[in-house]
Amino acid sequence: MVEQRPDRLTPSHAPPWIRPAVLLTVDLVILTIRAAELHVLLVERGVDPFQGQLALPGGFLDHDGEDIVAAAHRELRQEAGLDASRLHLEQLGTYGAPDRDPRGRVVSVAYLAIAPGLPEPVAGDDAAEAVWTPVEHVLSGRSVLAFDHGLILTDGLERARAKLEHTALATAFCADTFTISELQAVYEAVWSVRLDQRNFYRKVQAVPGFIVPAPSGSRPTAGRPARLFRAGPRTVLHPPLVRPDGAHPLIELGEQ
Amino acid sequence: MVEQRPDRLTPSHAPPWIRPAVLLTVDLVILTIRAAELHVLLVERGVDPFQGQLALPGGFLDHDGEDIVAAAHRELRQEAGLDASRLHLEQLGTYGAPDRDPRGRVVSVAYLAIAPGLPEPVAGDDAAEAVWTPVEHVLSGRSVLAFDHGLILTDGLERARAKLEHTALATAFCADTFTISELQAVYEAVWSVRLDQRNFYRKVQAVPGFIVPAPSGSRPTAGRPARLFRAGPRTVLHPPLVRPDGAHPLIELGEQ
DNA sequence: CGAATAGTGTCTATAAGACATTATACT
DNA sequence: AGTATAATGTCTTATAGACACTATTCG
Repeated sequence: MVEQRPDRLTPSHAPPWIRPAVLLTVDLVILTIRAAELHVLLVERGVDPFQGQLALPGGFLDHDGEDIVAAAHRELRQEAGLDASRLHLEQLGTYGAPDRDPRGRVVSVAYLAIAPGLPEPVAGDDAAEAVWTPVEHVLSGRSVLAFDHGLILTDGLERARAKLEHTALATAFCADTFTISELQAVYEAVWSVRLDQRNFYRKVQAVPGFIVPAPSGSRPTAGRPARLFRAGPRTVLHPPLVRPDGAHPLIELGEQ
Repeated sequence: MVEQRPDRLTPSHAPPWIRPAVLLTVDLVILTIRAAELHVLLVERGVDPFQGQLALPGGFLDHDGEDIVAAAHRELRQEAGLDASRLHLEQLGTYGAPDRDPRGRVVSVAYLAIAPGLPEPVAGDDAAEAVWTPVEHVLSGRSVLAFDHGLILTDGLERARAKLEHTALATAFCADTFTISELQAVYEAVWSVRLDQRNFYRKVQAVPGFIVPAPSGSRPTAGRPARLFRAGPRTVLHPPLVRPDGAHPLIELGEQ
């Protein structure tokens, strides 16, 4: 347990009768499917700690009374050019190892966001530097993330993988209406497996309230047009869509 | 989004080039089984905000460099008289609504701890005021908790309920060695259901590495002595022990 | 008509749930 | 002997996984 003596950022200058305080940041694991592959939105850091390296989008709380989820919304808009009200957003966890930020004591609350595949990457926005990166690039070590963001991404990934089984999270990867094939592609990308089309159709439609037929017709495609669905009222899946062996973690995450 | 102007606790006195900082607390949801019923450890608050009301054990970070998990360990010892190294402890989530603490901006990182049923309640320790309370008392509204601790407890409960399905968490409620009946009692208490004894035996023993026979013999009991087991090497359960209908949440928790 | 994608049915194997009796130790 | 708890087997039903062909639209 190292007693930090940071030089600039921490408010250790506060009077002694004030309890030790920390700086709070919000970091975002934003996942989407692009070209049938799971991608995460990363930014290239422009300033000093880890300058030039890839990192999760995020930043400090704006003012003393800013709600943490509100800060996540704000960063989503500012750094990713995404509208938080149309995304799935959930808290992932808090990362507060004393030495995780070389500037001093910075505690980060991480959020997991799921975005539908967007027509074009975020560009022209404030989020000039944001780039969709295949998750596989990070997992394989081809891209190394700043701070403990590699760990945060791993945790976010496993969270998403697990929630696909028991919740309707997969629909958050899809546009407002979607086909069953598109939904299957989500499961296949996130779990990195191939699923049997017939069994998938059967199981998905056996879960009451998971997806409901969309009144409108079809969409332009080469081949037989698919029926469209939208997310149903149920967020908890009964029965669950269980991952095949091989898409499971070997140890339980989230300890300590 | 209310701009807070707290009087004493927040470090808004810090110079302007310092970013807004928050005070961090750690709160603990400590669960155990007592008399076949799920209990949570609560403390009666001795100081001003919510004085005299029940609350989760917890407290502020000790010094500027204290690790958050270390603070959870410390509070576990100080407020509950429990040895953190022998417990299951995992992060539950972070609660940071700007108005959750009337003293000002206080963000709390909540932890979920699972303790084996202890021979006697914690007493004589530093934790004079700690009292095991049936979770049902809180859920039914007979006990109302300070701050947003009711919400935190609800989240902790659902976390525990869910993890019983897919992980070996139930063994954390048991002593080092335990019988299958004791393990079943854990599931029944946490899920608030009755399970069939024969099916439970079959399913528990069908999960490789979940529980392994303890070499030692039996224990004093009225009736046929039971075989003893201890937790096996697997923390992830394949196949899972699924909750019966009725022990499931209707909506998914953990949103935002 | 060919290419491309959507949609469907059956069989088999495994798991889940309902159910009652025997076994062992203690008093 | 009686009491209290532990341990076990079978049948039925439901779910999971493997497997290949027909349907519809577009160019």
